[in-house]
Amino acid sequence: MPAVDALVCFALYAANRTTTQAYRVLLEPWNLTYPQYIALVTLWNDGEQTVGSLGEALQLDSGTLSPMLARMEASGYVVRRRDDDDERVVIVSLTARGVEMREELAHVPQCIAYGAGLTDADSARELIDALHQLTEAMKGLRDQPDTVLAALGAPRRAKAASRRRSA
Amino acid sequence: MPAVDALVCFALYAANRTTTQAYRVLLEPWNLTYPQYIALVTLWNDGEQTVGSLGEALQLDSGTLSPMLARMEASGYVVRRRDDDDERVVIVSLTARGVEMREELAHVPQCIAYGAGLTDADSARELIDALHQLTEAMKGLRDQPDTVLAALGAPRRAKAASRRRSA
DNA sequence: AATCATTCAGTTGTGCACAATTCAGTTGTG
DNA sequence: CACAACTGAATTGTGCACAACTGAATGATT
Repeated sequence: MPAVDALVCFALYAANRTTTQAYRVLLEPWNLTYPQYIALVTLWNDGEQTVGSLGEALQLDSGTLSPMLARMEASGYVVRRRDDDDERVVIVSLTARGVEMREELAHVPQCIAYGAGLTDADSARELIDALHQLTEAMKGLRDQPDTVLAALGAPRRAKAASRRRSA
Repeated sequence: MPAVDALVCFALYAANRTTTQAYRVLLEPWNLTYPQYIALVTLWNDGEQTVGSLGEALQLDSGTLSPMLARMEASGYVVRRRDDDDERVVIVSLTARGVEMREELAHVPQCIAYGAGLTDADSARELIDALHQLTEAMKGLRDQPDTVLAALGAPRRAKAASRRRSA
């Protein structure tokens, strides 16, 4: 048991990768990855939408989404078309096959919940809340590192970080 | 707030990425990534070791570690040499510069803990425990998906998954 | 209307993750 | 010893993430 184990962030890092591995096994028959799966979930729930709004939902930028959506289009799950009213915007929609997948994959969240022992909603809620709290705190640190560094009397970084994009 | 937000796994995924982004800002001046940083932490704590044992500690395989260690060697933080007793084994050691980094980067965990509001050890411990529990559960699902699928009466997968490696 | 700034998606380049393969080196067995 | 089985690291190929940049389309301003 290494020392990094004591760090919350390593536990988070390890849990995230193991979870992705579990999804990989479940999604493999459909040639889907976890990021592709959550994109599908979003489309199932919210309907067709632009690359931008999908990126906002998943917190991913076009550098990640463009190639991923191209692969999903190649798999026949979604289609992309330019918006007639604004040619800059690309609208992502589910194909008939993509809609079908919703029922075919209905077992996945159940399987994860059951496998994770998250049968009772309260413990899941607690974990989700803790993760959201951590996420918000880390956003603060990411965007205002100098504030925290100053509070600790630590060496100030040389220059402001490069601009972060909306995603 | 999209529907995927309700999923523990998305919260985990988002928290992990945001945390990595926070580390990126802190580690940028040293040209370090988060995975490289935790490799350094392991070397600081446990001393020089083989690629294999490092992989065991970080749960990463040689496909990830080999190129990463090569980059860290290029940065002058570690050196790699073949073990004289067993030429298959590569031993990774810190350089003098790599050892120095321990003090230079001492502010990083403090900064993360402070920024995350994890000042009290109990709440951190709780979160870590929940993440470990989730990790173990996901390992079970990853390695024995059919058991869970059967319990749910879900469609069995066509074939056994390909063999997992030690990492 | 002509120009300039902004917005949106896509592209390029780097660095993990990870499956699958390769290959040198070691070990076990007859 | 011969040789098959195994081990450890590296390599190859795919798919995220993400910074930086490009280019087309739109909007704002004059």
